[in-house]
Amino acid sequence: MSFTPQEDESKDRLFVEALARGLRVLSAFRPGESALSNQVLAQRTGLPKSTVSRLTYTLTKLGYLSQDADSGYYRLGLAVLALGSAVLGSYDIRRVAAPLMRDFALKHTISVSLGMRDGSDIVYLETCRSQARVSVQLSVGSRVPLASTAIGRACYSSLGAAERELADMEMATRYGKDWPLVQAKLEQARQQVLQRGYSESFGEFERDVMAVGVALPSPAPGQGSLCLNASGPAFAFDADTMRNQVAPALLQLARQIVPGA
Amino acid sequence: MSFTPQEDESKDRLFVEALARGLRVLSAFRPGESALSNQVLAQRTGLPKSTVSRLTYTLTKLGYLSQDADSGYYRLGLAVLALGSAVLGSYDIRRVAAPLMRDFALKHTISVSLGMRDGSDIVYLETCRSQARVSVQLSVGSRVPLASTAIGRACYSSLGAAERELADMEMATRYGKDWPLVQAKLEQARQQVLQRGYSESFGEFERDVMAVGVALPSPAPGQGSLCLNASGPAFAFDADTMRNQVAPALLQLARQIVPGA
DNA sequence: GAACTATATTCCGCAATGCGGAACAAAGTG
DNA sequence: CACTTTGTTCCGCATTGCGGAATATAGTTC
Repeated sequence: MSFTPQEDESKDRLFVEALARGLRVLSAFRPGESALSNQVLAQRTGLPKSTVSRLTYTLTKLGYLSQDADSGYYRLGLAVLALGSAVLGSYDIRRVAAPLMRDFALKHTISVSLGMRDGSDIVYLETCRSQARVSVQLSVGSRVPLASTAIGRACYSSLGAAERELADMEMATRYGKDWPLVQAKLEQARQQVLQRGYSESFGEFERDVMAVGVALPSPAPGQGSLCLNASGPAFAFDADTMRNQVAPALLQLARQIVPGA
Repeated sequence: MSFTPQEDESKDRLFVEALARGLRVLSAFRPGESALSNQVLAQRTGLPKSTVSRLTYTLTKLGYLSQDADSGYYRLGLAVLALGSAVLGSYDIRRVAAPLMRDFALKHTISVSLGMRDGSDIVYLETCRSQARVSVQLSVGSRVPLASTAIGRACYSSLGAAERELADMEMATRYGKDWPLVQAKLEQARQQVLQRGYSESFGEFERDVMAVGVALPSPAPGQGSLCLNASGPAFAFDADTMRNQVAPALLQLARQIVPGA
C-alpha cells in the first residue's frame, strides 16, 4: 500500500487526522439508522478496531455518541443535534422564507422547499408540506442530487461560469461514464431556465413526483446559492399545471423572499 | 476544581484530545450566530491561535465549516446539518408522535413539544406550534433546563431513584448555592406529578408562558426518557384552563403516542 | 505612503499523543 | 465446553499534532 508517497497526502502538516477520523465515525451513521456496533463502524470508516474504540470512547464522553445500556451499540448523541440546530439558526433567510413558504404551500396545496448547494448536492434548509399528515417533515438537512432534481437544476443554472466549471468537474467524477448524458440533461435544463426562469423534473428524481425549481438571486455572489422547489404527486399535478400555475407562483415567491430582485 | 478524583485527568490514554478540540471549535458557534473569526474561536475554546487555525483548516476541508470568501470568517458547514438530521432520523418516535402532536396543536390552539432528557436539560426533538406564523419553528435541537420548565419537571419526576440521584448531583454542581431552593421546587413538582400525572410551570421559565408537561413511559428503562409539554401565552390560557383542559388532553396525547401504557 | 495594529497563516523542532497489532475479556453459538 | 464473534486494553514506537515565534495579509491613522 504505497499511498502517494510525497507531496499529496503526507505533507499536509495542517490537517488534523484524528479529528477527521472522529468525524468519519459520526458520519458513518446513515439517516434512519438507530444504533451501530463498534465493528460496523470500523468497517464503514475503514479504521482499525482499536482506533474506532478510542474514538467512540471520546465521542461518548463528549455527548456526541451515546451507548445503549444493554446492546452496547452506539447512537448519535443529542450534542450532535445541538450543532445541527446551530447551523439552521445561522441562516437568517429561513426566518424570512419560512412563513412565506408556509402560505405558499397552503395556498397551492403543494410542498415547497428551500435548499442550498453543497458541491453537487442540494441540502434542504426548510420544507413546508401541503398536507399536515405526510410523513415526517424533516427533510431539513437531507441531500438531493444537483443533476436530477428540479431544485438542483435551477441552482446549477444560476451558477457563474467559474463555479459551474467546478461543479461540472465534481459531477464528472461522481457520475463517471454517465457524465456526458447527465451533462446534456443539465445543459438542456439550463437553457430552459434562461428562457423561462424555472427548471423542471417530472418524475426523474422520484417516480410520480412532479417538481419545478427556481434559483434565488444570491445576495453575495460566491456565497452559497439558494433555491426553491415546489413538488407534488403526479396524480394531482400534470405538466401543464406545473408550468402554467405553479412555476409562475414559485417565481413570485422567490421575489417575495428576496425583495432586492 | 478537582472533578472525579485522580484517574480522570491523570492519563486517559483512550481519550483523543485532538478530536475533542475540533468538536469544541464546532460547538463554539452559538445558535443564531452566523460567522466567527478565527480569533473569537480561539478565545471561546481557550485554544492557542495556531491550533485553532489547524482545526478550522481541517474542518473546512471536511465540509463542517465553510469560510466566507471576503471576510475570511467561518460558518458552520452543511455537513454538520447532515449529522443533525441523522440524529432526528434515528428517533422513530418522532414519526409516530409528529402527526398526533400536530392534530393536538391545531385542536387546542396551543404549542406542543416532544423532548428528551440529556443530563440536566431537555432537548426538543419535535415541536408543533399552534399558529402558523410564530417565528421559526426550529426549537428542534434547542435545550431547556430540567429544573424550571414543565417538560423538564415531568421528565425528572419520571426518573427512577438511581437516575434521579445522578440528575440531582449534576444539578447540584450546576446551580451551586441555589440548588437547595431548586431541589425543593423539583420535589414539589414531583409530588404533583405523582398525584395528578402532570407538571406545571406558569411563567417560571419564560414570563407570560403557561406550560404543563407529562412524561412518556420509557419503552426501555435506562434509555432516554421522553416527555411532552403544551405551552401557550398567559393572555390566552389561565391556570384553570391549563389544569382542567390542557393537562388531561396532554395525558391523553401521551397515551396515544405510546399505546402500551 | 510609511508606520502601526490587528488578525490569520505558516514554520519547525520537540515530545506528547495517538496509533494499531496483538493480547486479553466478554458475550453469544453450536 | 470448545469455538466464534465482538469489544476493550496494553504498550512500544514514531507519527502527529502542538504551540511559540516568525511571517503574511489587511485594515487604520496620520
